[in-house]
Amino acid sequence: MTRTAKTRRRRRRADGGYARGEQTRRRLLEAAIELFAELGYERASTRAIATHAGVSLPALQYYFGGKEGLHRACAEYITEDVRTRLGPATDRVRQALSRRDLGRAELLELLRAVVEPFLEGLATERPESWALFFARAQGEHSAGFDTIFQQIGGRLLALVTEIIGRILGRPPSGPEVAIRAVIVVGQLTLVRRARPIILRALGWPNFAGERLQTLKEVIWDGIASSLSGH
Amino acid sequence: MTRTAKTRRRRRRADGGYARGEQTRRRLLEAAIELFAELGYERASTRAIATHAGVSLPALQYYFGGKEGLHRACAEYITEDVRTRLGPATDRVRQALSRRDLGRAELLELLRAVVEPFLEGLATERPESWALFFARAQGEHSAGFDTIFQQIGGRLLALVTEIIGRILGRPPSGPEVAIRAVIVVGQLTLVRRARPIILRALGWPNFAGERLQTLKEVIWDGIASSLSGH
DNA sequence: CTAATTTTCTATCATCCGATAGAAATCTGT
DNA sequence: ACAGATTTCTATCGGATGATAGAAAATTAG
Repeated sequence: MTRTAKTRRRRRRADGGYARGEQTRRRLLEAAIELFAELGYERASTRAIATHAGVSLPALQYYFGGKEGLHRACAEYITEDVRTRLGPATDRVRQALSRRDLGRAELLELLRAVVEPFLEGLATERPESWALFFARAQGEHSAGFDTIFQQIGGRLLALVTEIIGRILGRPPSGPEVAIRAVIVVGQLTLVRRARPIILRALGWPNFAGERLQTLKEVIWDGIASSLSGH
Repeated sequence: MTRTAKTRRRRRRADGGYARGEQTRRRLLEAAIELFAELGYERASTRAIATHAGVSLPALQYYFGGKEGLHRACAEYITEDVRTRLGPATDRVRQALSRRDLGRAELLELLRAVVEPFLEGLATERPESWALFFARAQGEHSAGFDTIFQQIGGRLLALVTEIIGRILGRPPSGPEVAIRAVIVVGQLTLVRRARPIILRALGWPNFAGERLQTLKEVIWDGIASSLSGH
């Protein structure tokens, strides 16, 4: 409680026009994502972020209220983008699940439709730093960040849990289903987290083209097999 | 390069007796593991560590040369303990692998003998903080830490890779085998990293007793299945 | 053009951090 | 008990960090 517990709220903005400053805000956001991803929350100093963005230091406080606010804004920015890119596919799957007479093969296909885009995104995410930002933030337990994170992870997990539950013919709340679901989703995030290890083990430089295809096939094969046995 | 690149080496010690100070060293080490695990490297200040250990601040520099040295010492301390507790089992497996005529069932049993103790350790590691320390350190890319980490992870991965390669009848360097091996080992670490998520999804308070048994069974069942279905 | 508002900048604060100096206290072997 | 080495302490340094004050510049509306 020694800290400045002044719970500073974000500055009011965007009532009038003044579209000029929107650009600095954007620059700051992108520089922050990059540096948070590369260095982590603590090591990425506000000065380095401001310099990297080509703006002056106080702009950071002006637009985001402080470092923590900036970090939260980064998370929201990425979350929003991921949602718009993955949302449609998952919505389609969710709708398809309303049919109660789906066979095992169809359910597996739906699972694949959820899993593959996510995996592909994690392996090749356009700005290299996005998924990395998440990986960092998750490990750092940034204040109130889990809430935002779960908007993506939680939805995905819920969807995967339902599909696996129906494949196994068990209640989604039971241990078998829940554990398997977490493992499946966790496997996908591994592609990001253990990326250097995987690449080194394989002697690959990256996950481009043919290699991404192989990666997806092997991982999917493992998932499908683990849900078929017994 | 602005930093004090004085590459300070550890103080000489332990030539004579002077066993009195060994206790402070130990206290410092244990307090550091706890705080590094709870707060991460940056947030765990040297002052907090010293206070928590009940010693004065300069003792930290005296015994470990600095914060970084202390962190490295923590990693070595944990690594050593894990090795002594897991080493015998893996050595036995390694030796059993010298036989070339092992059947699928036998190979699976060997894999299980490697995987289960590791999983159990990750789920219930005595001082709650040890595995957490690793999780943090891995994400933080502490300087030269990967080397130490790989003394455990690397050996385990190599062993798992060989077993899976023989089960699948493929060269251990190929993509199928290497990817699967990383996934299997990664699944185990998930138990630590995603621990709160798993517990919440299951409505469990912890991984004690019967629940640990269930966890092990479900995870192992998934691994075994994924290696059986062609 | 002018007044009101928004945005940016320079300079500075207060604090925390890791590290060190150097004296004081403690321990060990003889 | 004594000399020499080791361990611990108080006080302080230099530097980096996040944040702010307040003037200056830029932008918009009337």
